[in-house]
Amino acid sequence: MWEKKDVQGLIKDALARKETLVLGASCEINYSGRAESQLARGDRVILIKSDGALLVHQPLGNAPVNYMKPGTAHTVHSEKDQLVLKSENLQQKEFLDVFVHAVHFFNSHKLEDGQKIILQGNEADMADMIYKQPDLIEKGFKPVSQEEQTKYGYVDVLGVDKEEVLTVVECKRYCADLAAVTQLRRYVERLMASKGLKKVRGILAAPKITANAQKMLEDWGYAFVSVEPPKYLERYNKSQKGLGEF
Amino acid sequence: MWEKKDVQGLIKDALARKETLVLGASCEINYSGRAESQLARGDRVILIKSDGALLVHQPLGNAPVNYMKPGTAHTVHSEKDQLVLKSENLQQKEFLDVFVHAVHFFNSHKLEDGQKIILQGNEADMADMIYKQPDLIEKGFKPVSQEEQTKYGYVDVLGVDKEEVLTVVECKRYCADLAAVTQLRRYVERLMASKGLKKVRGILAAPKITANAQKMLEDWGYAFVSVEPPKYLERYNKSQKGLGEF
DNA sequence: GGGGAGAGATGCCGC
DNA sequence: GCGGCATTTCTCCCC
Repeated sequence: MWEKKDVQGLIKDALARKETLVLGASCEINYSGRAESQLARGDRVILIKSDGALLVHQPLGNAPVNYMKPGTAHTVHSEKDQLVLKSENLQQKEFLDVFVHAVHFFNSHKLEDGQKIILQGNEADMADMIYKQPDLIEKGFKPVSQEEQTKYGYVDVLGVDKEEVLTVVECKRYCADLAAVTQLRRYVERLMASKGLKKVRGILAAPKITANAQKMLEDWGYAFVSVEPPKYLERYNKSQKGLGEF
Repeated sequence: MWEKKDVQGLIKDALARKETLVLGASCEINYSGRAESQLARGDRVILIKSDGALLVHQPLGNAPVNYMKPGTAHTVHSEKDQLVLKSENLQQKEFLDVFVHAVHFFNSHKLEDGQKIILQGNEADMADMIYKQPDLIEKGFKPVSQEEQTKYGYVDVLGVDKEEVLTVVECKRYCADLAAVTQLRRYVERLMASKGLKKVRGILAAPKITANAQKMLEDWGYAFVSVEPPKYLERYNKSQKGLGEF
C-alpha cells in the first residue's frame, strides 16, 4: 500500500525531473477554465507529461474525463491528511485541483520519443487519389493544377467537367452530412462570386451520404459520388480475401 | 529493470482480471482500420481499460497518438525475443499491434468509479441563460416555449423580436466562424420554408466572431450579439477581482 | 497568432 | 441503429 506522504515526495521529484508520471488513485477533481466541472470521489488514472499536459482517465471510456493542456504547472502539497495536486495554466487561465484520498499505484520515468506517426488514408490522400484517377468522379472530369487549387481557398479538388464547366469536389472520408453539403455550397458560391461565373458545379465525394444531405444536395443542384478513402479497412479486407481463397 | 517475460504474464493476468493496466515501454506501433498508421520505436505510455479501450501516449502533447475503442480484445505473446501486444476490434474491423522492445514500468489495478462528471458552462447552459435573460440578445426579444423549439429541429433559442418577427438564435461558446454562420443560415431557411414565412431573423450569439464570418453574416442580413458563456473563466475572474480589492 | 478545416475525431441525445 | 451537433473539442497548415 502506498503512503500518501511518500507519494507526495515521489510526485514532487518526478515533476522536478520532468519525468512522465502515472498515478492510480481514488480522488475528487474540480476544474475551472473555459467551463467548470466537479467530479466526486472515484478511482482514476492520472497521467502527467514532461510538457505539463495532464490527463485524467476513468476506468471506462475512450476520452479523458478531465485534462489540462501542455504548458500547465503542477504542484503537490498536503492538506488535512489529504494529498492535493494543483494544476494551473495561467496563459489559458485554467485551474484543476485533484484531491487524493488513496493511492493505488504510482510510476514515473524519463521517456524519450522523437518519432512522428505516419498516417495514411486521410482526406488529403483521398483528394490525391482523385487527382490521379479523375474517372472516380466521372468520365471526362479533369482536375486543374494544384497551385490553382490553393489560390481559391480550401477546395479539395478543383477541375472542369467534360463540357469545361468549373467543378468543385469536396471530399469526406466518412458518411457525408448536412454540414458537408453546406460547406460545398459555400465553396461553389465563393467561386462563382470571385470568378464572376454563372454556373459552377459542386460534387460531394464520400463513401456514403445521409438521406437529408442527399435531399439538400439535390435542392441545390449538386451531385454525390460514392468514393472510398484509400487504405480504408485494408487489413480487414486482406484477411477476408485470404479466407475467401480457401 | 523489467523482464519482458515477466511482464507478459503480468499483462495476461491483468487482462484476464479486467484490471486497468499501465505500461511504460519502448515500442513500435502499427494500426489498420479506418486508416493506417505506423509509428517507429520510441518511449510511450500505454493504458488499457477494463472495457477494452486502449490509449497510447507519447511523452508530449494532449492527444493519444494511437488508440482503440472500448470493446477491443487484447492478447500478448512473445515473438523473437519481443513482447507483442495485439489488439483487435472485430465490430469496427480495426487492428493495432504493439511491438515492445523494453519495459520501463508496469502497473495494474482494479479501479472502481461510478461517478459522472458534472460540467457547467456548455452551449445548452448558454441557451438557458438567454432564455432567462432575453435582454442579452436585445431589448424586446421574447423566447418562445421550449417545446416549440424542438419541433423545428435543433435551434438553440427560438423567439420573436419586439416587432413580433420570428428570430433564430444560434449560440457558440467560442469565437464564431464561417461554419457557425452557415449553420444559422440553414436554420433560418428551414424555418422560412416550413412556416411559409418571408422574413425570419437570424442572430449569432457568441463571445467573438471572426472578420470573415462577420462579413458573411452581414451579407445574409443576420446579426451578431456578443454573449459570454456562463461559468467562463470563473475562478480566474474571481482571483482577479480579489487582487483588485487591494 | 488568427483563421479555416480535418479528425482513425468522440460523445450525447434524439427519433 | 442513424442523424444531427457540441466538444474545456484538438491538431495541423497556412497566411
